[in-house]
Amino acid sequence: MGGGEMVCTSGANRNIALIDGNNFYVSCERVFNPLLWDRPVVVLSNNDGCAVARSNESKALGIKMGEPWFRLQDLAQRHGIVGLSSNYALYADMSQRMMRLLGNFSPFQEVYSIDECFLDLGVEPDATDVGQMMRREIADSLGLPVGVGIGPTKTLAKLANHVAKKRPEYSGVCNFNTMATDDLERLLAEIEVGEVWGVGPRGAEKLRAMGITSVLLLRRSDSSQMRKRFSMVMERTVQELKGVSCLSLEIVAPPRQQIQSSRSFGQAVYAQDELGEAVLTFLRRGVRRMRGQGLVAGAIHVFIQTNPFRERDPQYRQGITMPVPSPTSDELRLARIAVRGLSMIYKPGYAYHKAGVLLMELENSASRQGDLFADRQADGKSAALMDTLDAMRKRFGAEIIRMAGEGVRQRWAVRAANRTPRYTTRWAEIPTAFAC
DNA sequence: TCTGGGGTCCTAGGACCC
DNA sequence: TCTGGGGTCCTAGGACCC
Repeated sequence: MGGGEMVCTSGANRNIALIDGNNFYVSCERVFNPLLWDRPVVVLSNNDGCAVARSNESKALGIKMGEPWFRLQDLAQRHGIVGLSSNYALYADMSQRMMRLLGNFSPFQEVYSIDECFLDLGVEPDATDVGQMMRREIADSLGLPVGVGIGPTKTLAKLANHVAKKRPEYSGVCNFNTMATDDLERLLAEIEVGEVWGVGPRGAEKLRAMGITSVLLLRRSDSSQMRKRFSMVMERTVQELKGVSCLSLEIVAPPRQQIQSSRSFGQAVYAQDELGEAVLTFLRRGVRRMRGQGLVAGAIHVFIQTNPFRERDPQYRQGITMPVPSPTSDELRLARIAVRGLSMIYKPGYAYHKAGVLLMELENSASRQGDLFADRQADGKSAALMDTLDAMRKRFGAEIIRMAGEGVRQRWAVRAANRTPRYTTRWAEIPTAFAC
């Protein structure tokens, strides 16, 4: 794609829908706990660090996305805000159920994130009604509230979804395709330019400085000019706002390019041995995901860093990318390389706060070209060992067999003070009323 | 005391080559 | 005085997303 020229098509009459869970993590928690229904709730990030999902009541109290939980303590006391540790096993399972139900409305579905998907509804004249049916289906089957936005392009569908959530008069479904141009433009004039998908804080600031404050003004701007002043991405966004489709639905997920596994620590870590425990644990989790997708890694990146928020402490962050001679998904081989990488970047005397492993240069293990110099017998043994490990972990849980270097006490392990039960994925944690 | 994790794509600029 | 130019490849960092 030498010149980076865009391939766009007129989206006229196409009904692209974006369906998205309202306050998804909070809503998942509320399904299983009625005591949360009329209280302000936030779901916290790993380590109970900051708010990553907020109920409407919490938003009304002025809690911002990403706000640190420790700074919300006073507010929480005064208003009885419930702060829940995140429970990804639950959210992932609820997400799968939701996506399966929505997939029944169209064979053309792109699962875009844990709580949203695009559906191509074709030229369906009653797309708004279909949107309402989706809402009823998800509410009846799962107890989750969703919003639906419909438009001729993905960017407009996203925007319509935003309107559906913000303006109660749309009853949860906003369809730009059935609106008169005048009405649509009046609406777009009222929406801040920063709400557009693909326009981040930086872009919004620059646009405002140019006098482009509303979505309508961005839509009316000259897309090739915007390419010169900004980038290809902005040009595409403007085209999409005009109703010219530049982003197609990705029905099948493209293969992963990299897999990252990292965490901040529950408490600071100083020793190389202890950092090694963490690195090996993250590596094992990453490898497990990689093997689940039938991929092998051609390189590993290991990184460690101190806490950037503690500005008065000495800071250090370093990473290193290690090649993997003859790509593999063998946990033990990769572990040796990761530990060697760590030893090359570790410096004593720092209070480390986070570490991580990236599995890179991923390729399909089946289609991979054979390596002339690989030791086939050793490969066979390691493959057999890894298959056994996979089988045991599947049966007894991912953490049942760990590498010796991972340590036992794991002082660095995350905090999760207030995690709810994994209601839908662990027999022992299923609510008794359901286990009949 | 306490501030997330996991992705993608694009661009600029350096290295290198002829 | 005056010091090529154009192409490719790679990488780091920025920006954005949820």
